[in-house]
Amino acid sequence: MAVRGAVPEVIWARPERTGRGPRPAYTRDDIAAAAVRIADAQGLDAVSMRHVAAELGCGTMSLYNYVPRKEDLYELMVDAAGAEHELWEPGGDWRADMRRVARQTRELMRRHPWLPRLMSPVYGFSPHALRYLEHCLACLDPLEAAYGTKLELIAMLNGMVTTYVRNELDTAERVRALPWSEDEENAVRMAYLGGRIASGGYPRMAAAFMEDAGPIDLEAVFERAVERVIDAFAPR
Amino acid sequence: MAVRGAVPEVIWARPERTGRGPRPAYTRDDIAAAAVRIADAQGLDAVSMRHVAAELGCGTMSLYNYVPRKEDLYELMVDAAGAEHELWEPGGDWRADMRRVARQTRELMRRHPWLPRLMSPVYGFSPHALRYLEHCLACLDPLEAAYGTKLELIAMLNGMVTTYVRNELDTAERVRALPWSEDEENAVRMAYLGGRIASGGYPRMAAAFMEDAGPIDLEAVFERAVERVIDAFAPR
DNA sequence: CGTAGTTACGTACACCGTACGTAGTGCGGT
DNA sequence: ACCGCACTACGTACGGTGTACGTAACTACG
Repeated sequence: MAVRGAVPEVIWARPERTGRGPRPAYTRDDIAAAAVRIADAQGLDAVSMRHVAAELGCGTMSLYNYVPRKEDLYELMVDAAGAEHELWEPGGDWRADMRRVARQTRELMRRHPWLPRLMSPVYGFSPHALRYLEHCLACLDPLEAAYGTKLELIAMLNGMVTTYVRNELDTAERVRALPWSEDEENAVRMAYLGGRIASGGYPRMAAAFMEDAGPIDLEAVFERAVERVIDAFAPR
Repeated sequence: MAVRGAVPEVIWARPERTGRGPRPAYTRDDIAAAAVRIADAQGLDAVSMRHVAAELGCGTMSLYNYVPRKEDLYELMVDAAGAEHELWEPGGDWRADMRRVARQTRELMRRHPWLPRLMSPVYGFSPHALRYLEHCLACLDPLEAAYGTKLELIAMLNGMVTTYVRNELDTAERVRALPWSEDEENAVRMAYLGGRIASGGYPRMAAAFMEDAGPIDLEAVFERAVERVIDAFAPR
């Protein structure tokens, strides 16, 4: 489609091909895949129109035939990642199914560390996001609750998983832009934090750090959090 | 401090004044306040080194005497916002205190809509963030649990509030960069969503939208979520 | 009192998103 | 069959970004 002017539009409502004119050299999936490849390898900030175009092997401005704004490129990326969600036949135990949903989402985000940063309710209605949402609702069929409650459960679980993975990956992703290593960054921050705690102004934090001397078990923390969210919605 | 080369460093460990040389024209707080003013008025994307410098009334590069990287400017902003957290004497009812914490954080983020986007565990150890964390732990003194559990509670509540407010504000903040209005954006997305649902491919989503015809009560949803998180950590 | 370390800041570079103009291509309507 | 138009492709250009670097003025310490 042409529509060169600035017009409110959802990328999913725009047809990929209109029949008139030369056939496009790439599909939307090609473009999303190229952007995802770059983001996976070099981080989200490396996803520029120029880079994606170069990865595809076309001129920068040709991209704008497929994607009216960079924002829409992000939307394609999120949907492409959502396509990796594996859906299964719900087994009747909604708690088990939700656990599986949470774990799978976490794995997806660890595979694509840029995903948490792009998560937005605005992108929540892309084709694959809709499939995913419908699947979650199907998993929740055995739960006796209003759809409103079920949607709140899904939102809370998804939000928790996103926040969790983001925190887990944040330093690693952030440090890409920095001229020093993640270890150096952590070391210098820990040294500062140690100094603050030693100042005596934060007795409870000091006690907390005394208590948990060893490295924290991320898996266990995640599993506990999932269980807590699920419990919060279980009847009784 | 000079340190022109790229050296790992925490902004809070760097002294504001070293004695030698002309006295700086601004304090760190001046700079943070200027950046916050711009972000509040024009959105986070308007916070550029040039804009902030202009707001202060100095040359762009002078800012780099106070803040080695833009990243650190963000850190100052988050800390400045954290300074607005009002701390109180914990009243002995940790559930009530945590409710108050959650509501206050939400209000803070609605006052500074850019805050959710900047929330990061990396910024979690700024001076005011430390005060806030210690205060939360103090509120949790009556709760009989390990400090590890208390920290998990605080993280989950904070994360939930952040996610919630972000979702609430996302379209509004995003639409600043778009050449059309928030209403147009919403209208066009709702039209698309309506079409998808009408397609019959998502029966449960269709049922969900049938159920909740009216506009959702954001306050009630938030309060329910807070209560659920608190309940998830309450003994028994 | 000299000098080293600081502040101030203009210039310059590489990169970004994207508006716009132009050329070529192939389907739809006549 | 063919004309015209809607489309694809893409180079150029503009206004913006973060920040490396060079230079000049200033002040506290040895």
